[in-house]
Amino acid sequence: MNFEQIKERTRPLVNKVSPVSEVSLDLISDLIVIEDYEKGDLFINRGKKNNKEYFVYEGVCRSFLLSPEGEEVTISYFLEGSVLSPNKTRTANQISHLNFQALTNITVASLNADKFEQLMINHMDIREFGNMVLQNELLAKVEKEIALASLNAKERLILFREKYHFLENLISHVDIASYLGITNISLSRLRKELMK
Amino acid sequence: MNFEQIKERTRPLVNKVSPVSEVSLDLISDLIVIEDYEKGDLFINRGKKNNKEYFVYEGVCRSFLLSPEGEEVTISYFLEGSVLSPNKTRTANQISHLNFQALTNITVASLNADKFEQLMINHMDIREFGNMVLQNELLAKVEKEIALASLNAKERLILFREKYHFLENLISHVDIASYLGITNISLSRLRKELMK
DNA sequence: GGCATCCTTTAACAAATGTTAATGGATACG
DNA sequence: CGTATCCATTAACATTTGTTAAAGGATGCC
Repeated sequence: MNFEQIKERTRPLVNKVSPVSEVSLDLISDLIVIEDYEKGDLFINRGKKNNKEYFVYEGVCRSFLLSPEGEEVTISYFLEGSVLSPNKTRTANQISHLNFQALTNITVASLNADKFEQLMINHMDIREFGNMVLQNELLAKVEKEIALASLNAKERLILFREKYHFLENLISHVDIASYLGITNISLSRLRKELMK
Repeated sequence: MNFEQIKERTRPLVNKVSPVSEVSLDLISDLIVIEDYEKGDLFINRGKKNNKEYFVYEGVCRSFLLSPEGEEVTISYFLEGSVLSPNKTRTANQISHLNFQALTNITVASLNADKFEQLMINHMDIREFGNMVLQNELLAKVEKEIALASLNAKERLILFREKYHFLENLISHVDIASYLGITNISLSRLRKELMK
């Protein structure tokens, strides 16, 4: 992918969050390195160094962690055309505290996080973009928190379907169940019940 | 409270998160305005304008939201000596999307968020401090998310006690229950069971 | 002191969710 | 074609959590 192609893929993705100037788009695109992963690949590992930002060009991925019991808990899904959680929010001292896994074959744009931070410092529109990513991230978390704390499993599944409709036929129900905070058996029961 | 008093109260609070230089501490303290609230007061209202950062000097507060069913869901607790969620993470266009309530009489330091952002841009140590606040905020959220998604209510209560031991005898069990994602009746049952 | 109010506990029952194990269906691979 | 594997579903039963209602306890106020 050449510079122009990268730029044209990045433009809608960035502008959807918060529009930036042509100059800023150039500066961002300059930092981009394309990475491809296959379905199932872990491309960010908990405990390992990571100092990149990511845009999802194609495919779907998830972040997850192990519970105290050693089970995978899906934290978030990231769809095509979205921005991964800002580096600062998923690392401490450049060490990742989350795992990220490709759920389909996936193409991402990666950017050096330190260089991107410098862009944020020096350019108000890029800073605004970064802050909006952050805000959206937090909003999604609060939304999920409320769902987990105040809705029953059936209501959470309905909400999930509104938001991630197509994921249900694309990825493992074990993952979805862990995202919803239930067992995959319960998920199966609820799916049956909601089909009526 | 005079400037020196403010500064000496702020120093340990800031340094606990990420140390800053004496100059930076002066710059931060310069922005501080003291605010006092009484137990039960809402000092940040969802839907209303807020462009401040806050440090909790004395007392305890919580953030909460209404669930779709209209019930209050406690999102987080903030203890004495801690920093409230960064303004950017709890507002959109300067409009708050969370409520914050004093759970005891409380004294907070408030800072203009725009001026504080300028300090973050111009001073690396203050930026580092701000980023650490953000990181801690996110870590706490991920931790709670995992608890809600993978532990049962009893385990969540045990975890809550490890983290907020003294709160249980200080604030309403209705609030705590909503934080744990259960009813206050269940909370009462679990308390009894754990006393054995 | 006595009453009102608010919060917590308890009880009885209903509903939701978990656990274990078995079954069924799809897909890949020899 | 047959088999192994993986995933989703179903069933039966246990456990957890919710709901409704009543009772108990603390606190403040008249």
